[in-house]
Amino acid sequence: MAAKVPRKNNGRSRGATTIAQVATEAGVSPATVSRVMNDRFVGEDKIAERVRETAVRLNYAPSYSARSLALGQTQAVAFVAPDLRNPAFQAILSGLSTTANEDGYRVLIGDSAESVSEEPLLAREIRRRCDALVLCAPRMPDHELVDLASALHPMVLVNRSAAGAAPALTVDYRTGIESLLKHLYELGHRHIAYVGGPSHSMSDKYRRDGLRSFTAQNADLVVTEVPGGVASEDGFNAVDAVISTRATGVLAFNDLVAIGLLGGLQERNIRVPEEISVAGFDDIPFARYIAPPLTTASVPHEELGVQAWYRLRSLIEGKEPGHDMVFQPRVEIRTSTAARRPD
Amino acid sequence: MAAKVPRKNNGRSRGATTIAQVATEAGVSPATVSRVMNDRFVGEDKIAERVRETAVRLNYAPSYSARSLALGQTQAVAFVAPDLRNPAFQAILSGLSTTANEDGYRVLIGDSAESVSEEPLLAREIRRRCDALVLCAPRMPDHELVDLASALHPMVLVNRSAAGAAPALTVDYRTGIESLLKHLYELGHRHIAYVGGPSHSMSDKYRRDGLRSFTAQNADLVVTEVPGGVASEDGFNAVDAVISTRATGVLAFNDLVAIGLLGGLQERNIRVPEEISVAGFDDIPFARYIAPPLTTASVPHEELGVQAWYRLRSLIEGKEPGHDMVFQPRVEIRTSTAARRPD
DNA sequence: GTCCTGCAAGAAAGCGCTTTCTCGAAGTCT
DNA sequence: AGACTTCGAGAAAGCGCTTTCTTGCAGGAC
Repeated sequence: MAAKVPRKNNGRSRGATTIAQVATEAGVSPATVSRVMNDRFVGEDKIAERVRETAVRLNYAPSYSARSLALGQTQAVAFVAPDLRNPAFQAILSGLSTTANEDGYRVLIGDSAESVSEEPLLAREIRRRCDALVLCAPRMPDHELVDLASALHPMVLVNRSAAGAAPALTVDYRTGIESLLKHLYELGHRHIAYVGGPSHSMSDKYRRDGLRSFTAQNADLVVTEVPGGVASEDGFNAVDAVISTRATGVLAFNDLVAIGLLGGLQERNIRVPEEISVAGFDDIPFARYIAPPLTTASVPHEELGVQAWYRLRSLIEGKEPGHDMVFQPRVEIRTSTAARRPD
Repeated sequence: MAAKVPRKNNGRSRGATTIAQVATEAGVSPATVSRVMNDRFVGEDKIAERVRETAVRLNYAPSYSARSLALGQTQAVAFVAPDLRNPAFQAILSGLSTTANEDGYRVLIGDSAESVSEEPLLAREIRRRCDALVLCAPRMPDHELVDLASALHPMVLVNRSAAGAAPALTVDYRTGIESLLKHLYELGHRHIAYVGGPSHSMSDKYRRDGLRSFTAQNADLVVTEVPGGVASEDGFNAVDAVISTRATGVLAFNDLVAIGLLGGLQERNIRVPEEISVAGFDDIPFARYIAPPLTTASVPHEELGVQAWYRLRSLIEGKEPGHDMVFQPRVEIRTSTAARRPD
């Protein structure tokens, strides 16, 4: 019978230097190494120096897994959105990521690929891998959102609120689109088409509310809704429907859709803005560089991401997250909209 | 003196159900619970069933940190790129993320914000948090890249190769831009401007090589280089320089730059393609939807991401990563380029 | 010289899993 | 019927950290 020798390294060999090796090599205990590495060491400078030197020499870096387990936190947060390919979400992600990085946090991404049913599962799964979550879920039913909010704390909602169940950073789509509509109205347009977003999405609902509200106050204005979507392709495909409404102005769910619209209109030799005015929503980075530069409602997406991090950080630290914020879109008038031509 | 009572939960309270609680509640050992949860249980069905039921009832979900520590792997990979706001990188990320998710892996993102010096540090740090890495580092010096490759294994390189130090998925920018140049040449253009990318980036270098190669074979062709960058803004700002070259055609470093160019040209009432032809590179999703639809070289970014995951997975499993791949861009002729007008 | 205080650094427990090892019970073979 | 396998399931070690608890020792007070 073999002597009962303690099994080292669990059979596997993982290569990386461990705190124990550094401790042995430096002639101190692991506790001391840990303290030195975390600037909690209070003893002799010589020891600290020796530990540091040894750590560098052995190319030691603490294991995140072990650290996470011992500390009960991962130094990571997640960002879940329905479509990471949309520049608007990317901008939020970018703001979040950059700011979180400054505090030593990394971000995990989750793309629910527009699948409403998978979203809660994805969110729960990914949340368990990190310390907190930023969720963009424009189409999730309210009750589900509230359930999630309580289960996934700390979490902050973007573009959506959940009756106080979680801090929320929202955009006033309603007022935003109302301003855009007003802009077209003041240019003389009386018949306007709205190429909508995903049905059942809150972001689309708010826009319709805004449209309705303004229309109610202006009896001579007609707004016709046309099915659209979230991507350029959807705008492109909606062109014929838009044309057949005979509207002189179009409001798109977002810039991507507006750009698709522009492409399709151009393909049919319909000039913008001479023959028809087009406006988008979001002000994605190159909305102003396309031809014609797109009139749109500017939303500070990066800032949304930044603020999301601040709230997450407070929550992680057990503090108050700060007030919810409602961002007001700013209308950016460019040349894709113009005065209605006399018939 | 207080009785020496074992300290539970390390003083903190973390709330989540642990495997030990499930074990106690189900009247089995933690080992059994672990086996059941991982489908490695071979005993009586009744026991397995009881464990599963208990797990559900207690809302048990294993701790990723603990699992990672025990297993020595995190089920996560990282994606590091110089600018996550660029749709091309987003597409790669999207392909990577979607495919990795199917295998139960999540992705961590690292945006080096175009900072060449921070890139290796970021890559090393983020790599330690996960099992493997996808790196896009167009501007990193070769020697540094080779160093990284050996330190960060498993890792795959995108848009860049490192002398076999790591699997690489590249794009034949050289041939791609050569084809674009040929296209303009065949349209009768003899003086072409190239709005370049970041200096010292390999992706820009390859493009210049392609340009030079084609120019060398066609004595009547002149290509003038104009400083540019990676974003629409850079293209927009390069417009005056482009105009002053008196070129009749422009090749941009990428679609973003081309779009900026288009915007600037339009602002000066210079018609595209009538007065000047413009081509981009990448074929980002809405290149075809802008006006005029952009002639460009299409690069299958999503596919790059997908292939990156396949290689990463092989590497993680200790298998051969498969051959390096060189993707050939496909010229997409749209209407932003046209025959040169007789002077 | 003794006793106490203070402090530096180590021992060891604990984080929540996985997996090897071990052991007792049930089943098989002659 | 007794010896030998199988096999199911638990005990315990180990993953690599952090942190509490403990101890040994130097210095100060009396």
